[in-house]
This record gives sequence, C-alpha cells and structure tokens, in this order.
Amino acid sequence: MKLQFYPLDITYKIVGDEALVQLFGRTPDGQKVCVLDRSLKPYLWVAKRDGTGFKPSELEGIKDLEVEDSDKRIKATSVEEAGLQLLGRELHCLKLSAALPSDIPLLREAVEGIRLLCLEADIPFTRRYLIDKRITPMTLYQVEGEGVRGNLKIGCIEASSITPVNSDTLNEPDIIALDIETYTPEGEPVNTENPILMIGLYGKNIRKVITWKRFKTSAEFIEFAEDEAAMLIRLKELLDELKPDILTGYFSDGFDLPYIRARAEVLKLNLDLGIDYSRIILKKGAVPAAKITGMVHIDIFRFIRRVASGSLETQNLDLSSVARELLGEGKTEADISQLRSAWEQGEGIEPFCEYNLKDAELTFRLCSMFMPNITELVKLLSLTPFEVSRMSFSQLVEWHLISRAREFSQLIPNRPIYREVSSRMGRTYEGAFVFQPEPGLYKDIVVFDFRSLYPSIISSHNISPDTLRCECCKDNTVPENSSIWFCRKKQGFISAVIGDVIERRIRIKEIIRKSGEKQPVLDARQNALKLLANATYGYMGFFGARWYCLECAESIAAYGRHYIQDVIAKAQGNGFKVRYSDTDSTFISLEGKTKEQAEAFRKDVNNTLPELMELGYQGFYPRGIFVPTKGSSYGAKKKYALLSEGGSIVIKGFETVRRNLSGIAKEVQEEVLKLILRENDPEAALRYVQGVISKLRKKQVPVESLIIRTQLQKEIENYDSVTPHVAAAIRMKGKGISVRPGMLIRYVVIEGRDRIRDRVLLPEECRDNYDSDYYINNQVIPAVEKIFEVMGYTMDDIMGRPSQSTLKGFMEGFE
DNA sequence: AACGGTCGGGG
DNA sequence: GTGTACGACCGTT
Repeated sequence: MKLQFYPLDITYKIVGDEALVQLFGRTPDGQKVCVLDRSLKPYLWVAKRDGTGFKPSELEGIKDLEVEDSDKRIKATSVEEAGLQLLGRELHCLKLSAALPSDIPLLREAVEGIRLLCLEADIPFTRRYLIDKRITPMTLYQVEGEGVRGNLKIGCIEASSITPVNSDTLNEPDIIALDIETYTPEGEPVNTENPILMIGLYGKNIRKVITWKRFKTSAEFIEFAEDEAAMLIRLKELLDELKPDILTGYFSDGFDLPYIRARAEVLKLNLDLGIDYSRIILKKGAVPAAKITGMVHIDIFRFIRRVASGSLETQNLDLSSVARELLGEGKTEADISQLRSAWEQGEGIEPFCEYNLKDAELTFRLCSMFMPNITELVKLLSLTPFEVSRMSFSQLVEWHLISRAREFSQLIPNRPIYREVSSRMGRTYEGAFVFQPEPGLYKDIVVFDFRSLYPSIISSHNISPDTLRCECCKDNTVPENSSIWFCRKKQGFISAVIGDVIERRIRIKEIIRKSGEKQPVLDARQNALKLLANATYGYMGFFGARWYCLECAESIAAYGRHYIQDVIAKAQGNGFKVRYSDTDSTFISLEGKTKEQAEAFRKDVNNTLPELMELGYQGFYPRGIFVPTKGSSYGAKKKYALLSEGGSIVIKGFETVRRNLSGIAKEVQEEVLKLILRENDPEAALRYVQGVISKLRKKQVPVESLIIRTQLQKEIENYDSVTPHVAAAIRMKGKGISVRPGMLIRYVVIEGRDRIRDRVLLPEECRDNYDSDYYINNQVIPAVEKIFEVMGYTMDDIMGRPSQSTLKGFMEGFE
C-alpha cells in the first residue's frame, strides 16, 4: 500500500533483536498514521589517534572486539571503511554497526579501552535516524509498504520506502492547549495529596472546562464529571477522539503533565494517553520534559524562554506578562488563591472555570503564534518539534551543524569531558568595541550599522575550527593577533554552513520585499535563519560546544572591532563627528554636512568591504542626548535617547522600563526627554519637573503613580533584613492576602521620621499622606538629574533653589 | 569581588 | 535513552 504523511514524532522499540523506528504523523486529510522502519542500524566511528589507516591485523582486532554485558556478548555486526574529517584533520575511519542502540555505549567503552578514537557514539538513535535518512518532520513524504498490526490506537504501515514528495509543509497543525487548576493549600499543591479541580482545553474545535463539583450554570463550556478520576478519563476520551497534532501547555513539562500523571497513579487509573497505550512519560535529567507518545507535546513556555525571551520587554515570563506583551491581553481577573475556599464552599466556582479556559486560550494563541518559528527550526535541523522546541540557542546551532556534517564529510566532534569544560570556562577574550560618548545634546545624527556583523565576518573570513592555522596561509593573520590565521584556500565547515544560511536569508527577504505584503511563513523562515546565524559566534565560544573554538570567537570579535573602528576613523577623516558606537553601529553627527554626503560616505565604505559584509543605513535622528555616568563626567555607554524623524523618542538604557521605579519617576523621565528632544525646550522641561515637584508637595499626584513594585524573591521568613517590599508583604499577609515568592509587591512610602520600612503602606491604604520628599529626592530627581546635567542645569535649578549657576550658554551654541 | 547555591514557570 | 541546561540573581565569605 501507499500513503502520504507528515512525520511529527518518532520513537523506537526493540523487536526481536533489532531496533524498530516508529514515525508518527498525519496524512494531508488529517488521519493519524504510524510508519515503521527497521532499515537503520546503530553505528559509531573508530579512528587511530594519528588518523592513519588500519593494518590488516588491527582491522581483525577491531572486528573481533567483544564486550560482555551481563548475560550476552556484544560485537560489531559490520565494519566499513571511510575517509572523513575531524576539525580539519583527515581520518581513516571504520564504521562499526551494532544490533541495538544500547550496544553503542558498550562498544565505545571497548574501543576507547584500546586507545582508539571513538566518534558519534553519543547521537541518540531517533535523531540519527531522521538526519541520516533525511527525513524532515512536518514535511510531506510518500510511503510504500505493507499494512501491519502495530498494537496502536491508529493504523500502521511497515515501510519499504519513504521518499519526499515536495517541500510541502504542515503549516497549520491542529493544536490543543491544556491547563489544570489544583486544590492548593497553604504553600504549594502536592500532587500525591491535592486533587486537580478542573482541566481547561482550548483548540480550534474545543473550548471546554471539565470539573467535578456540580454547580448551577448556564455556561456551555463547563462539563461536569462525577469525580476527579472521571474527569481524567474524560480528558483521555477527548484527546483520543480529537487526536490533535500538538498538545501545548504553559510550563506543562514542569507542572500540568507531571501532575496529571501523578494523580492518575494515586487514583490507580490506567491513563494511557499515548498512541501506543503508554502513559505520560517523564524524561528525567536536569531538564524534566513530559512526552506523550504519538502526540507532540510542546511546552510553549520553554520555547519562549529559551528562544524568544531576549526580544521581549517583560522580564517576567509568567503567562500573564507574556500574553499581555505578545497578544495584548492578560489573564482573567481572578484571585486563584481563593479557588480553594470557593471549592470547599461549593460557591463561586464558575469564575475560576472562566479563568482556567482563558489560560488555555492564551496558551493556545501563544503556541499558534510561535508554531511557524518552531516549524522552520524543525526543517533546518531535521529534528522533531518536541525536541526543537526544548533546545537552547547553543543546542539549536549545534544540531543544525550536526544535521549538515555528513554533507561536508565532517565527523561530529565529541562533547567535551568535564575537565575540558572546566578549563574552557576559565578562558576569556576581548569583546566588542564600545565608543565612550561625550555627554551632550547633539543634532543631525546618522546611524549606520553593519548588517549581521558577526555572521558576515565568519563567512567572509572563512572562520571555522577546521580552517584555523592551516599550513598554507600563515600570513593571513587576524587583526591584533599574529598567532591566529585562517585558511584562504579551503572552505571551512562552519563558515560554509553560515554562508549558506546568510544567502538563503537574503533570498527569502528579497522574496518578501518583492511581494510587498506580509508573508508570515517566510518571515518565520528568515527569523529562524537569523537566529542560527547570530547564535553561531556565541556557540564557538561556548564551553559546552562540540565545535568549540575560542580562537574563532576571539577572531570574530577582533574583526568586528577592526571594521567598526575603521568606519569611525574614516568618518572622522571625512569631517563627520563620531558621537557613539557600540559593536556594530556608529552614530555620527553631520556637522553641517548633508545626509547625501553621509550616504556617499557609507557607499564608499561598502566598496572596501568583503562581499557579504554591508554597512547599512539605520536611521536619521534630528536630535539625540548622551548622559554622563553616575559620579563622573564620562559618557555612559549603552544609555542614550534619540528623536526620530517621525517624532518618536527612542530610549536606550534609561530606567523608564525598570519596574521598581514609581510611575511618576518614569513619567517624568520620559516627558523630560520628550521636551528636550522633541520640543528642543530644556527650560520647559525644567518648569515641568518643578511643576511635578510642586504637585508632589501639594499631594496632587495620584497614589497610583507612586506605587513602587518589587518582586518578592523568597518566603518572608527567609529574609534577614526587612526591606521596604518585605515590610509591605508582611502587611499584605496581615490583611489575609496570600503572599508567595515571585509575587510583585506594590507599596507606597508615607511621611514620617522612621526608617523607610516602617513607613510603607499598601497602595489602597494610602490617601495623601505619602512622603513627598522621598518621591522627589529618591525617585524623580535621580531619574532626570543626569539629563539636566547635560543641559547645564544643577540640582539647585531643578529644585528651584537660588542657584550659583544658571544656563551655561549651552543652548545658544547648540542652535 | 569571588564563590556557591537556587531558581525560573505552574497552583 | 547512542545526551541533557543555563544564565541571572541571591546570600555568604
């Protein structure tokens, strides 16, 4: 028989004396299928330490190598010769195949026991299968084979061939999000004792909350079960019936799925959610993960934290904060700590059902939002969405390299041993160049930046562990270091792969640009490529990397400094004034020259650069301000504000986003920057601040603007000193509000002569007895002091005190 | 400052 | 499962 399917997940099991791979997937019309394949045999590579070929006697010795394992003897089932490269060295290799994946670590031990190099013995079998067989999950394959009984919930076919159909991708997988609420006593819920009270499910075809305390309701999304056990059985029925491609949750690796599994055990339920009738599998190790065979479980929190958190504003990655930022919508207002008493009283449960469903909905929407990115990474790495969605940047880069290694005849280097990791951790090198700005207000600033600086350097200069210190190009040394050089003749592995990534990304961006409209799938694709390209530099300097190469990382940074400093020198030589520069960007003020002249300068620079490198135009800013650092007159690095041509203010490094600054301080800082940059009116800014100070004194500022937010890091009892936010937490507890670590504590400082901690009130307790002087001196003034210093104003000027110095003629010179 | 330990997310 | 994290932030010395 024949069929077409998109593989989604993979496992293997031992049948007789061989490994049987099970590929789980779905057909284009949504039927679930399992495809069996027994054609891949586990293997590893052996080489002599000097890389030379094996003599006949040595070959015999390896063929006869046997390992005793409890009751059986293990030996290689076949031996083949091949020539491969390891980090630039040619090695004559032997491929030793074995019957079972678990034989491989044993063979490795034996091989290393006779002092031979052993490679690729630590590649998990299912990953090896996907990469070696070139089976890319989520893309379409044609299978030919025989229908067999597989003891599964779905049909099964033993494949004689699996061939790609085209590049058709499963772009809209069927996703269901799951969220549970538990009975939570003081502290944390304990899964052996506290029951699950409700389960929310949200997908295209399901919006449901199952719970087991009956109450009167007209809400159609609520379904009642007899008890907790019946609720879990109902969950299984629904998942069996709906068979989603993807099951998602928020921190479901660490909470929801382990909890469901534990409850099923306590209740002695056979909760066989897996397509092979297996239960939820908890993967042990440093990072626990929960797997349901045949159903792709994605803990979207983990993907967001590892891959997207860097580009998020919010520091907190709880569902509410992330959803608010990405979806513009927070959780349903409900104090979940009150669920327990509502449950006990059997009253007021419905709002918690709504809350539960909302959480599932937000999780569903987040997963849907990131699915294109996950899919693109799946296609680039040729691994399953389950695995890709749980990988850190360094793992993504590494598995991308692994998936392309054989194409370049490269052996995969072994993971570093502990001793090696320790020694790597101690090695540092010089990073990027940051130009110390002169504090001041400047006009007509043009910002240029290198497009993908580090990736383009890696590609242009052929920086790769296998091109380092070749015999042929000793003169091709890197900037500032005559002991490091890279080959000009032989293409390096990593530099080739990254060059490919850059070129593919350029092509995709070109297609998007030409289409003139939004292309979400192509955009996810170029984003995935950008992520891999940008993470490669960090990967080579990362102590745990297989392709670790500190000289590479060091050289990339050195070339980066070289190129940016070259731009700075040329700009100065051309009569521009360089105001600031950081890593890959340069801020120059026109100094009477025109934008066209700046553009001509940029073109000149580009004519001198290697092909893939490009100095881009980032923007023009009519005004910009650089402030001094605390306690010195030097300009602060990475802290400035710019006025864009459109009139918006771009703020970098200022406190406006810090949450432990009150709203009034943030507001004042932003407004002052606006008045100075947009209105070009520092005196108005001064008057504005003086007005706010006066309002604070007259208690005309609403309490809402005075709230200071600090996160409670641990249990109250565990703090040795009572800081203001701890004092506030104690007050909350005293009022019966449950307080737990991680909560954002909100408080206001009131008048008095005591220590601050004794003058803390909760926002709702405070009317107008707040401490004006505290807010003036500790919040508002520090937020704007440095900005005014640039304008030539002193503290006295801000406070409206008779002053020794006035405006220093700064503005006259500026205009 | 250097070091070592814990935490994150969930309820 | 042919393997497994990691960086930020805390408190202590």
